[in-house]
Amino acid sequence: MISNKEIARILRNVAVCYELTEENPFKIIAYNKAADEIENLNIEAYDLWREGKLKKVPGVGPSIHSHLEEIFKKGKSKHFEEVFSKVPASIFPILELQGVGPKKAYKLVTELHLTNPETAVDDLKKAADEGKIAPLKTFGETSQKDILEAIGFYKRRKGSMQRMPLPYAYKTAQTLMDYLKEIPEVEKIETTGSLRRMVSTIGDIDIAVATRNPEKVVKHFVNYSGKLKLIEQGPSGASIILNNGKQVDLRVCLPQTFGSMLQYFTGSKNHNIHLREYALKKGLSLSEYGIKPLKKLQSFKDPKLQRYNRKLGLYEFQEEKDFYEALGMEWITPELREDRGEIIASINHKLPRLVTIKDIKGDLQIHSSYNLEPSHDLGKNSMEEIAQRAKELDYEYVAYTDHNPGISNHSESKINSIMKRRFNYIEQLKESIKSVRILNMLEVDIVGNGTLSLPNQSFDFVDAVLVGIHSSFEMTRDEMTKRIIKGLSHPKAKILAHPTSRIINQRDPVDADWEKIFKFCRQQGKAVEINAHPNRLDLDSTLIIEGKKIGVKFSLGTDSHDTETMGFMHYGVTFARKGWLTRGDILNCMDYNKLLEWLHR
DNA sequence: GCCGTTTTCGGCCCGACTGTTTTCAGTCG
Repeated sequence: MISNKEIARILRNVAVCYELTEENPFKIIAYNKAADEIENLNIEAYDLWREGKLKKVPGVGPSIHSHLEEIFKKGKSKHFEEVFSKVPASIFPILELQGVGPKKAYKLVTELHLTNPETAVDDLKKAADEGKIAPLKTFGETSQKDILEAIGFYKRRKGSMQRMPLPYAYKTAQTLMDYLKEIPEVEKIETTGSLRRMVSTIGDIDIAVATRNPEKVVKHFVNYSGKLKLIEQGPSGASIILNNGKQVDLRVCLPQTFGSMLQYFTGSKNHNIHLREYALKKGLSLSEYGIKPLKKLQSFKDPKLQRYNRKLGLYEFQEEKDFYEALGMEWITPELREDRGEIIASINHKLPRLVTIKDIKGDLQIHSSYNLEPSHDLGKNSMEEIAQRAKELDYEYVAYTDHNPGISNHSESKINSIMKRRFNYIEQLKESIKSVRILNMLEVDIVGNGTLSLPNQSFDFVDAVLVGIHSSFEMTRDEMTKRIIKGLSHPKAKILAHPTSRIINQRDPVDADWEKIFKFCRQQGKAVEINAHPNRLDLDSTLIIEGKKIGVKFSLGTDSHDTETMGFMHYGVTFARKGWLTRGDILNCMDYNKLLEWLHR
């Protein structure tokens, strides 16, 4: 089956060919838009097509649909093959290079005779090393040097360069922002881009600054001691590469336009495109500088919302909230700005009241140091210390969810006795700890064939269990789906822990039919976890949205192995918010009695 | 090539920076 990413790549390549063959420019935009839409789908385009729903994807009209249909049926499209045949195949690898687009790639490939797509990048490097790029028309010494650098960057990226996990990006940004704030000219400062939207992994760090002295702020920024390399610098911003290889983009503006600047650079790209399309219908043109009426002066409902800049002919916004309100919309929290229906919801004033960290009444995945000779790692802190920390976090309750005792090195009766001992210990603890309510739970492996690695009798010694996959990640979708559903079928299995079992930058999510699993969970009263650990962040927001549509309950857990990481709950909340969840969708927003009732159902 | 609660035809998001140029094309976000 062809992946969405692969389809998007093909559509973008078609757009590149059209650009080189000077097709209608809007046709090129159309192909790129269709590629964006398909790449951002949270369901396989192939599956949509089989269900006859592919036509409903925005940007996929009759023409693109028919070509894709041909690809799904025959593996290729005659029309696309023809289009590709008009352009040398070597341009596509070259296009991967920073700063090289279709026009430059075409020129390089034809003039330097780079005929082999497999070796095109290496051949290009050789040509650059020999000084053959600089003499080409519209190129020069600088371009040649830039291309060599881009090739170096491309090779490193192919190797180990990865997107940053959210907390790493957050910390890097904080350090840099502290540095920027050293000069008094920085009046306001915020992260923008994917970091402000709290996407699970971050490519570049984006920062916006409000200042009356842009020049000084930009200068201060490019003098940062952690800078490896300057990419570009201008009056309204600059970009640098840090010593750790990560790119940072800075944008500066006057305080009176900070609101529109923040809005613009927070994105996402698709959010902004659709916001602009909506504004345009109202005769308004949006930019990072404000809102410009296209024809005669439009008067906004509340004149206090903005100031009019006569010289530029636009309304300026100090606050982002006012920018959205001037368009007749509610302010949209950055987590939702992924173009998943938030614009319409905002126009209709129907944005959900999203869950916040204050709504969380307990943590539903924590590993203690209580030694039940588990199959996986123990936690570092005792049950008492965990309870103490839960109290500090102002929780009403906390769940101990240690891994089940190992089944390979223990007999069933031995496991039962370990579990009984643990049960008694926790019962005692409940007597001595009154500040926090305690849930006696366990995280149990779903082994390859779908059975749980805990003897049936041992289930008597817990309130409920989380079940999860910790081995045999490579299975077909059907097998994996059956395995997960079978694992969840035990009456005491109430929560599916870290559902896709992905580990960011290390392990891909498992392949399963989530629609089927979510439907099972809704019918059988099971919850799916949003694992707040920053290396997992699992489920991802796209799947949370799917689950919510089906009506599944969610459970937030930090998967902590020490009391320190219990503080990561806010990442879980962030993901719940990105998934449009409200209090009512989440188990740990219930009070203790309600939750216990739910678990014992 | 796509799209529509002002349109089934006539529009399509907006601006910054760089290098190679003498006013702009290409690329990026």
